[in-house]
Amino acid sequence: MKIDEAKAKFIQSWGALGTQWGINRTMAQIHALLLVAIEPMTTEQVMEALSISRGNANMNLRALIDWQLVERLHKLGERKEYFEAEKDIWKVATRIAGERRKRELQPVIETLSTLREVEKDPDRKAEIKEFRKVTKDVQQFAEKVDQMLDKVSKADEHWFLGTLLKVVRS
Amino acid sequence: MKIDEAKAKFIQSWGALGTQWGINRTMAQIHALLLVAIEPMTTEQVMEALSISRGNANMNLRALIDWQLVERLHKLGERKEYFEAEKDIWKVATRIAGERRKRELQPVIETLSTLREVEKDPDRKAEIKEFRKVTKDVQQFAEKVDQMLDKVSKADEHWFLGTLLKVVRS
DNA sequence: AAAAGATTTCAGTAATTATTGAAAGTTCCG
DNA sequence: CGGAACTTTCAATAATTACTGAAATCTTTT
Repeated sequence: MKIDEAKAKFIQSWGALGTQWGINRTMAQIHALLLVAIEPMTTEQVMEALSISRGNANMNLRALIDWQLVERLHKLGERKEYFEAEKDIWKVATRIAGERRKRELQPVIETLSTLREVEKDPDRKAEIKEFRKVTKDVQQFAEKVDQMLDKVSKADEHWFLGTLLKVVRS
Repeated sequence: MKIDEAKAKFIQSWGALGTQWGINRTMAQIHALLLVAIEPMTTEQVMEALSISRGNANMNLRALIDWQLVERLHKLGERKEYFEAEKDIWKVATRIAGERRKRELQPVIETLSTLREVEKDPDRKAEIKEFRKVTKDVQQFAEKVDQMLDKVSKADEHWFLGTLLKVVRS
């Protein structure tokens, strides 16, 4: 396989994975593009490489920066912005874990805790009991996952590797 | 909060979480509905409760069965099918881990391994070296996650609780 | 075998989500 | 200041994804 074909497949495949995980295709593709780029790229270059509009490139680059997966940088004496991906895959994973925890898991945990205060109703005792049991279980599970993600998002590579190995072996 | 309102919020919230994780809203809502149901429900009851069409209810119930999150059952002397959710949240989590591993991670791992065979090209040595490094890292990471998910998807609750706790503490 | 009860399929349509492109906004420099 | 270089915004549009509903199929009963 030629290098260009391989890069295209990598970008393609990363994009597909993104869509399955609630990240939009273009955002994942730009990330992949920058991951295999040998040096930082401009918005123009990203637009060109992926055949996307300026607006789209701009929005998704900003989103990647927001997720801390990409950094903005400037070359001396140039006004253009350049973009560079975090290439340490362990860092990428921890950043994603941290973001998703903050954006998705925490709101759910909050909602769950409000649901636990359901009113008593003598006519629907069994139903309420069941509801409280399910929400309690879900809440406990969500909190465990939250703690784990928190840990992961703050971990360094050494911790991460060590723990993953331990988990896999145990 | 009244029980009906609480149930509605739970279903709502579970549905929203689903969409963020690449599972369609209705599938997640049906799952939530069955989770808090006190007894198995028919397709008709699901349609009614969520105001959805027969086709939609049928397709998503089938998908849930496929994911092993819901079971089909029959009441004696009745022709209708009833549906019941797996209520053990640990089992739910392991089933989801298993499915996503099979459906999403494994194809990516396969693609990655094909990409590692990129042709040499004396004019683009640095580029190829970089590409091989990135794809190798990603592949190694994906394999670790795959092993972990495999472990999790085969684990029983006891293992799960123990290991998660260990991870959180370490 | 045919009617009744129940489930499945899928083409058409609706809803949602992503993208474009042009206009507005910034920043830098003479 | 004025304008060139670049970035950001966002209403309109396109692409994708999900849902409906009626017809087809399957299954049980008489």
